[in-house]
Amino acid sequence: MFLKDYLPYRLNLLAELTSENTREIYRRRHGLTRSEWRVLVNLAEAPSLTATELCVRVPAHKTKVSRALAELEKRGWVTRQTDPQDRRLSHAALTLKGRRAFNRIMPEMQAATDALLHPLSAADRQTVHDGLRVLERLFKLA
Amino acid sequence: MFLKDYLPYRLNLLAELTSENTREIYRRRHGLTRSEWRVLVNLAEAPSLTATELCVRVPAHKTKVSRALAELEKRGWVTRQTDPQDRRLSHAALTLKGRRAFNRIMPEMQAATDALLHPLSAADRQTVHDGLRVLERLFKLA
DNA sequence: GGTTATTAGTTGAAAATGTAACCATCAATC
DNA sequence: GATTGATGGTTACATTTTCAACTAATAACC
Repeated sequence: MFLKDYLPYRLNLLAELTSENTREIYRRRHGLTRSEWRVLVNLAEAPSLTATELCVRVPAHKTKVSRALAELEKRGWVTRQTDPQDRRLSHAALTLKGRRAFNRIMPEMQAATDALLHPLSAADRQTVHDGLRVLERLFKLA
Repeated sequence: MFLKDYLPYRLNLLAELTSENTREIYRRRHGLTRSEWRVLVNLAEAPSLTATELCVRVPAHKTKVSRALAELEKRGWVTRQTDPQDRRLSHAALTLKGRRAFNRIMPEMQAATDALLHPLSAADRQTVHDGLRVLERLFKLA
């Protein structure tokens, strides 16, 4: 067995390396934790999500999501509304302020990622995409 | 921009999901933190490594590596020797006991991963490999 | 050869995360 | 319609990680 062929290691290593140069953006420039950022991004793509739905999408343990939502709410970036049908559920959604914040941060993140991937040819990008797609199907994500 | 097409997100998600079912093994069954496990694995593949070399390979911040090494040394799985040429450097290596521990844990990890990837055809595996390889080249890892 | 800058690694305090226990609500069963 | 069990979400406490400051050793420069 060689570590360099061990899939979890390879994925973790690559995930770590790609995240490295974007982490600084949400963390230092915008004071968000990784969980908060991931929750924010997910909320930006859906009209509203419950904590449990976020757990699946982020993905993260419910305590992480709970705390991330609490912090984002405190900032006024997120509002929550308990479901009238099932009062255990709480639907979280971005406020206008949260949407603006996202619109400010996302392009910075995108630019950093674009710069990182810039050296790749279109064919290379496709190869990467195909490889990830296989795994996503395996995990029923796609 | 769609989150599902955003590379860092995709990589992180997949890394997270693949790690999920192996974490229990090193964590609960063998009482290792993720950092300790990753340091252990890397040391299993090289006769000896300095903390800085481990930082690159793991990859992790030096404080994580420092603490992981301290713990592994305390368990008697790792020994360290300061370099006589440059006495700032400390070369870490597995002890026999550490090697035995690795030989006990690794097959469990491998089995869990194999089970996970079992549904994939040979062609799918190749596709995954090719995709990751492109990124590894980008990061000068391969 | 003395001063300054770098580099390897450690440590303490603060922040984030994981674990388990918890509360509130709903569903199922009797 | 009371009891039991399951589910959504939060909280308290322990562990881990991060950040910044630090020591010790080497390198660079005058």
